[in-house]
Amino acid sequence: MVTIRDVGKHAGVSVATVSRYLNDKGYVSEETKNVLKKSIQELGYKPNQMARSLSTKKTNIIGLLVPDITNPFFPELAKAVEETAFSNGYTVVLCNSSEQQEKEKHYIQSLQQNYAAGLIVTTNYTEAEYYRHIKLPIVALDRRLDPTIPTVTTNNVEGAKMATNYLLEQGCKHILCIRGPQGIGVAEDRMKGFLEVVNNAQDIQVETITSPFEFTEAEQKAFNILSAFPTIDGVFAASDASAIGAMKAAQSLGRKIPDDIQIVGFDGISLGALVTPELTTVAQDIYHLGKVATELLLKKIKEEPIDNHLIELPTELVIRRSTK
Amino acid sequence: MVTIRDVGKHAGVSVATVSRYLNDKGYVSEETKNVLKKSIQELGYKPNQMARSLSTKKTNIIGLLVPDITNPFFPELAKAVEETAFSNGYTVVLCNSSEQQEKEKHYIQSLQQNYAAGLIVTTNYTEAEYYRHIKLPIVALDRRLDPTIPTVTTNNVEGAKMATNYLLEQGCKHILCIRGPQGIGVAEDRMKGFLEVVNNAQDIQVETITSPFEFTEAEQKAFNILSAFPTIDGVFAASDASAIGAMKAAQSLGRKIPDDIQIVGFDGISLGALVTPELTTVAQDIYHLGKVATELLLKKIKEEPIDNHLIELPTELVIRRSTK
DNA sequence: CTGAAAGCGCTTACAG
DNA sequence: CTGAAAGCGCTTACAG
Repeated sequence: MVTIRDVGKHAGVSVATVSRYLNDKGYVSEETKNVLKKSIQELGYKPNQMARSLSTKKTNIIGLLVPDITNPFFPELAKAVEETAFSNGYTVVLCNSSEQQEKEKHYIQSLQQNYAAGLIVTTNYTEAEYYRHIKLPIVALDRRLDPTIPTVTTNNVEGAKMATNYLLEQGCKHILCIRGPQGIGVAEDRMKGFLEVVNNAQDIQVETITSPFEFTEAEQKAFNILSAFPTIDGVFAASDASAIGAMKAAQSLGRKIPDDIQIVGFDGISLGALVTPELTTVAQDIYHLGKVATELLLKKIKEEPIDNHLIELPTELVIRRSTK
Repeated sequence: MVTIRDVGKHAGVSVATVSRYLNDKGYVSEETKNVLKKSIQELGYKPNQMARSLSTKKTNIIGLLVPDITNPFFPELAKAVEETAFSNGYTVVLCNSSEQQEKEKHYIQSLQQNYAAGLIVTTNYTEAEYYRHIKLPIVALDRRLDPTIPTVTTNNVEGAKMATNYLLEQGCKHILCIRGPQGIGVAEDRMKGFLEVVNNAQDIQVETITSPFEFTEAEQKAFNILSAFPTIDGVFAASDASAIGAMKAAQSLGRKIPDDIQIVGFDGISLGALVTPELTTVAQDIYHLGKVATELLLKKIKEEPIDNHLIELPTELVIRRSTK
């Protein structure tokens, strides 16, 4: 391995000068700059990150903390984070908490210890309080951890309103809302948007069930409630996964979609286009979400000023076959 | 930050002794072991990986090189790799090549340079020759790179035979095979298994199309060929993605599944259970694949003997609603 | 504008 | 069984 010392020798200068040149810090005369440039090229020198990190206490590693990479929302996000990080010279460590708080904390500790540059968090297991004391640049993605932590999220209230309004426009009179888990910000917001519209409408009957952002439980619960209420003619699900669960439930009860019952989901995962009928949904631009979050984190890392601590990205209503 | 020096001072020994104790290398008397244990606990000492790596030229980082984390096969794999690595004290860096050879090489170089412990490869962009010269422990997952590189893969030939036999047992006479890309090992193997069965059968008519392991192109091509051959009554697709494409094509042509046409896919991604009708498929145990690969890599890293350079995991035929 | 030297926190022959 | 010292490859005051 060729070191900074070799470069210095080759160029006839000290390692200090090479280092200054490499980091563009302090003065280096144009002349020696040119010499160094050549030496570095000829020798094929690459700085040793390890050594650099040991003295600066900084790495180019970004942690991406997700609850479950297997949940279709996260791979898309991971891709965006990875691509943005990569093109800025950063490396991303995949921290899959597997929904365990223990593991999440372990990762956070380890990242701090190993001088990670920053952290993108998409989990809920740990209290905001905990995060406030982390001495790493953090941005929260799709979760509100703490007002002091920059957050990028989708405008969930607006999205839910769009979806609900659309259902009403299509003539739904008896709507089932499959809301997400209590206490989770995005779930609350989507519920809020739904209620806002529905409470201002006339002659609308509403049922509500709670389900995690996942398929199985939603299917089962939807099956029960659809059996109990044959007049339900519309479903607003707070996630595509639960929307698809509801879809299967409706189908197994012999209800035609969208003729007997119309369904709209939330998320815009690609799966929605693959089911039959294709799912109408409030699409978030997941990739963009990840990209913006990473860019925000890079700003924090570089200690650039952040003008906006809460970025809410707009949603789009993608109309497909599960509505009329 | 508390260092090895602090521990030494606290325990009244030199840093060398502390280091020996930490690494369980060289002699340390039982007595001082006990003292050190206490000191370390009291001080809450954690070794600095950076410093350690700088002198050993080894880290606990494993690179996971995938073409596209967004493709449903890989998140499942990533989860397995992450969990196995984590419980063995290793960290995984997500190397998403975004299907670019450039990026792939960049990652490989960077991993070598930063003393990564090892690498799990699931890509095809680069020639085997290239990999042979990498001085990192490598294992290939679901791809055959080079006979010198340990490989773990699914027994694709057997899986394809099972699927094809099943189609024949169900009475299919005119079968469409949607094969995967030329030159890709798993695609060739699945094709081979299919042909083996079909060539030994009587009175079977066969059509073949080629499609990437992906949805859109398969749907389109399937649509064309199903239009041209109304007698096709069975489809063997070399991936679930293309099977689902074929499913949509068949449905939009008004063919009833499984009454008019039976479909079996390959992979066992969870999506298969969400489409309607649910997809019959040859399931690979993706999680297990990732786990075994990681364990194999850890063996290589620790320079333990490897008894088996090609591990082929069995498949399972999961019969659902897309076949009779 | 440049260099000598100390320091980052560890590991590892070597000597005792 | 233990310690002093050199070394891993960088950065960074400090002095010149």
